Amino acid sequence: MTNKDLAELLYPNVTKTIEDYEKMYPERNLTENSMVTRFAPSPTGRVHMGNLFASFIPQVFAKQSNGVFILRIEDTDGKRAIENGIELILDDLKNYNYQIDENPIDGGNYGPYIQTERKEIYDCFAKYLVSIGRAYPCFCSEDDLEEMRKEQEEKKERIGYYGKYAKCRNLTYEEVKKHIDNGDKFVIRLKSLGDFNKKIIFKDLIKGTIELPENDLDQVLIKSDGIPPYAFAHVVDDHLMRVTHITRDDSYISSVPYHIELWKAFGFKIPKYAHILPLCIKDGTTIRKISKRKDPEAAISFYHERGIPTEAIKLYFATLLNSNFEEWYLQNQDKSYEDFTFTFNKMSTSGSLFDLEKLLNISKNYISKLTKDEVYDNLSKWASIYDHDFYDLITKYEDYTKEVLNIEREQKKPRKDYASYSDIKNQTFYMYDELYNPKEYDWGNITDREEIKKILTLYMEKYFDISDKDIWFDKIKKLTEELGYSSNMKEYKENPDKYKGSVADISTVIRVAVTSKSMTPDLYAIMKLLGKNRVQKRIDKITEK
RNA sequence: GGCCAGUUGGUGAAGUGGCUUAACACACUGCCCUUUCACGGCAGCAUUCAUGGAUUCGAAUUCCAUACUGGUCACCA
Repeated sequence: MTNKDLAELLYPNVTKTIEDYEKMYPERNLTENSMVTRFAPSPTGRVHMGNLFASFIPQVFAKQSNGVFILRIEDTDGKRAIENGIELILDDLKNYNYQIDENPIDGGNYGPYIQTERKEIYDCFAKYLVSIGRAYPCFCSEDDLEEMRKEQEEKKERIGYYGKYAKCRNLTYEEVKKHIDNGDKFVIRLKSLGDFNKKIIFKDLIKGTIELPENDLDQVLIKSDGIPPYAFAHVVDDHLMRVTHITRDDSYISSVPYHIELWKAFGFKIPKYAHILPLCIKDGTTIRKISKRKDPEAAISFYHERGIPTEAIKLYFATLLNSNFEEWYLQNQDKSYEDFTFTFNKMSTSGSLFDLEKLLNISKNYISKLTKDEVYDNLSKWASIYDHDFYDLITKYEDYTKEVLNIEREQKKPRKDYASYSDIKNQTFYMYDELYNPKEYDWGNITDREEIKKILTLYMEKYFDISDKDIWFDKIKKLTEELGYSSNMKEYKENPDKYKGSVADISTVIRVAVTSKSMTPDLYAIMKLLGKNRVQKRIDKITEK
């Protein structure tokens, strides 16, 4: 009996051949440098920062090379899948404007994109390996394997199903048939030709040349439930989907020799591998891979709630991805990260620490460069979900809010007050009567109540003028002089004893009376927007007390 | 335990044998600008690249050993 007969015995219903599938999924018609990449998560929940970063990479490379980016769902482990897992992942990725050319929901010509829907394809490929003598059925039970493991541990030998421990490797056709007729469960295993004492050398796009021992383990190709584990599935899928560049977590690196053996067994062209380092986080003194369960800041909802722009997060990813990006971006402020050419060899070979501080800084710069309309739109989108009261307020006063947001914006050196949209309310509350209800005033140098009243009363009676910024400040200077303060800061600093105080003190009093805060953006812009009546009311509140 | 990788300031890092008395950015500190704050400008912040040894006229960069960190050794991905 031949291997072909064995293949027929195991897979009597598989009639298609690999050639049939190759015809169904032909080579893609792309230019030579175009990359076909993919992100292949398990549907175990919402995307977190680690995933988002991991998917950013293949997406960027596909896009910048006019290639194809695929989302494939690896749900071969039924135990871990959750309901709606696929929709949630796709939603999250689309929220970041990732261009996903092929995915389970919108489809594509190289699907299905869900592994459990590809069972008949895997069967065909497994049947092929059996038919050429590179795979065989294994009827060992979990107990058998456990026993084997114990023996290996005792003898201090390598653990695994290989060499003399691969009991089912030499089963005869008759023995197999007896098991099958019996209805015994089985897995399909690779008949490995590797030698653990020999080395295999391969080139990783990020880590460079790596030398590892060959695989000699008869790994499981098809589980007893008929579904393949990751390794076999990814080879079949990436080949049929014509993936050119496999980006994946660096923890796979030690199984590359096995994967290469698989590619070679089929005789397929091996795609390029790029093993990426995970995002890390500092946990006390140790640095470890970011974890969905332990780290609240790993959840992307954390950033959404705070109102950190998705663009800022992508900019941060870009700086982590290629260390030379940051400098380039600094010199090309008007450009998008998509105009930058990312390369694999500029990627870090050690895990990068996720730094919220840095993210916030990038976000601050990003928001500062937006126009008032853009900020307003983003703010309103954010507030409509996370702050309904504020949303109602800014919607009611849309044009006014835009002007508030425009204070010292849309100029060469815009203010960088907001790192996130949730910062805005706390920093602009005094621009809204509905939010302005000061309990305390943060007075500066002048604390004498009567003096404050005197300054404010005189100001409103004689010097208030918001027709023009220069005039406005000239009047404040006049007020300053009339009260015996210095209107010239240089002079005041040279002879502070000659005066009661300076124009800075007077300005502060007005500023605090109007906003309750001693630190604000341009006071003139604030007063201009508030208008005389509201300024008068706020000042009355203090002078009348 | 076997195998693999990594180790440059508080942080992300540049750096591939002389241009490095280690770039750039974040953070921090000080000064300047300034009606406050912010912005901006300037300056400071690793004499040293985990440790020890070797090669070399010359090493963060090459080699060897040690230490530490991470990964991996499933019918999980």
